[in-house]
Amino acid sequence: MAEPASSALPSSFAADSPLAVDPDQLARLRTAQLALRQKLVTENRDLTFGTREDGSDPVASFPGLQLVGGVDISFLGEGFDTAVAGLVILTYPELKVVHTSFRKCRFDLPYIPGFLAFREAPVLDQMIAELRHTHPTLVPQVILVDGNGVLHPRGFGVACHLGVLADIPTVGVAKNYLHFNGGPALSIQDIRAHVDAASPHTTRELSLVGDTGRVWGMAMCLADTTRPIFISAGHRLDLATAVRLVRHCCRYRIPEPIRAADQLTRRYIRERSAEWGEPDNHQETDRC
DNA sequence: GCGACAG
DNA sequence: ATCTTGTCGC
Repeated sequence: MAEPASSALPSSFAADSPLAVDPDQLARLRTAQLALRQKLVTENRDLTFGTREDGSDPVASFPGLQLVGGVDISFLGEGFDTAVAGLVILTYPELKVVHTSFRKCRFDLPYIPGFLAFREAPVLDQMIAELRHTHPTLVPQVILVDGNGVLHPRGFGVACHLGVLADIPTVGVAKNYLHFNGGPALSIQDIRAHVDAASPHTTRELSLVGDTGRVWGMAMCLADTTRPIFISAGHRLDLATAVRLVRHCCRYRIPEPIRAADQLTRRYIRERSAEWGEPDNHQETDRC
């Protein structure tokens, strides 16, 4: 069980770096993360979406899928400790927003690469719990999360983390590439070169395969951008399913559910930051 | 060795 | 993550 602390730890910032973190706390986070990951491993033996062990795919074209969720968090102020978390529910496949909710929040933990979930997932999980209570019929069947799924140093990004907490299938959608030891054998430059070289006919996507052959995720350019996004499986679904779902949700570079959540929280900050202090959460429903 | 690191 | 106008192109 004993490990050389420094090399095993994912974050090796210099002690004077603004991102330096107490090694003990880092170790605790890592332990907690691995424990949660174990839950994901066992629970994913029976995927809600994706190919099962017997080869059957329960959702060839997502029949029965009616509600897709999106989450995002926007920050305000000087530091990045105060934020507004947003949860948006869309119909599928129409992608009409039927429910929005947001919540102001403060974070105790700093952002630590590899441990984003410990900042963001708890609030989002709370919001989902609240939705379960107030609007049981609007609980989404799958949630698109702003951040990585298994494309992560320990195979457990914020999408996995939230999925396990809320017990809902999730997809990780990152706007930036997270590279780490043992990860995909591709640099961001490699990926850029690939998608830039792609003609309209060739596929503007690239499997993120590691040296071991493990497929961590998929870099893909949707809409008309040349900037890729990075898809990976979160909870209870496989990569192929995640990629297909994201395709069906994309009108622009960022899939609609996440985009809607992003706009919701930004708009709230923009319009209500003056009266910042009173309403600390809010819900709106259009149709049931 | 140095830099880089989802949000 | 956030601070930000206009601008070039389809």
